[in-house]
Amino acid sequence: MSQTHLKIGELAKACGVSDQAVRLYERLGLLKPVAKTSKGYRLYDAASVEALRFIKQAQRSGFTLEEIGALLHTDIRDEGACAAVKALLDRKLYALTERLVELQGVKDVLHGLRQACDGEPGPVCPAFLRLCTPHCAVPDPNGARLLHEVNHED
Amino acid sequence: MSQTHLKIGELAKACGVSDQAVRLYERLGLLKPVAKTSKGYRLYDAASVEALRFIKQAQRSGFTLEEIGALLHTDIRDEGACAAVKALLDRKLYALTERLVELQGVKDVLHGLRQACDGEPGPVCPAFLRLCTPHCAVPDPNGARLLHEVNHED
DNA sequence: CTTGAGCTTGTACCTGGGTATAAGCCTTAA
DNA sequence: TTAAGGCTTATACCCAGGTACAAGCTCAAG
Repeated sequence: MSQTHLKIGELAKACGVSDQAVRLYERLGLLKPVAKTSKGYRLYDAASVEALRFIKQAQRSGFTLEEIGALLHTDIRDEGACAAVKALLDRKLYALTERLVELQGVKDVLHGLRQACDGEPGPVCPAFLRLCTPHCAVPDPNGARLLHEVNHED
Repeated sequence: MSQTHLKIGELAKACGVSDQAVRLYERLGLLKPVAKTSKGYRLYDAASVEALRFIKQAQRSGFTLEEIGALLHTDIRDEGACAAVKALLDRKLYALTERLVELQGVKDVLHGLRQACDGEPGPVCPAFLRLCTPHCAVPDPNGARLLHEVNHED
């Protein structure tokens, strides 16, 4: 009985998530413990670690938990379901490609701004701040639930 | 008195956002109307359109509204604030670069999966589904507030 | 055997970024 | 002039994806 079994805390730590998150994923149907002890402790194995890492990776990649669940739930011998997975992959690939293009564009823009920022030590800093100047509002302590700590230098 | 002024609905429509979102941005200090009518109607101009589009673009690029607010609030003639902006840009550039690399990796992985999906019309579909098989949980109608409609084919 | 860390379930709350609704005033076209 | 639609404020709610806390059970080290 080699100790391949992990308890929830060990699994969580191994994957850099909280134990509560792991239980959440289970409730959402994403990751089931491989067993439970007689006292109800969840037990996981090395494949669970892989699976959880996959979940986090997929999540970072723009899949929602619901989509990940759909992927994980696909009945492998169901042609139609398999087709649905393919369709999902295609959609995600497309979205990912678009996003890559957009982010690359933004990166270029930011890079340009950053350069401009360095280039001119005059009174007016980056070009794009011209955009803001007539538009930025006061921090409005009234309804501003957010932005509370942004410029706390009064 | 050329009609350069827009009312909130016109601005919103021009930028593909809701009027409520525009008011939200105002409360958060991101976008102030250039004027108000005697009856309290918000008025905007062409630069507001640019600004709002900038906000949306920055948002899509991974800036939070809070960060956008910080950018917009920077006092242009304050050296320190300007430095803060530079730092923010640097951080975002870095994050963006990392994210680009990660997404590209994911894209490659998905692409591979998609190929595998097509390649083998056997009983076992994409390789990565092996990950799931021992782990995917039942849809657990108990606590599952999400995933409610995922596989409604019982 | 006790004590503290770790596990259980359950419920409540949080954050970001909104949307929905209400109650009422304004504007405009018919 | 009146009715529709747009605007105002204010408050409530929604969603995803968690976190926090409570009350109680369990395990392991000293």
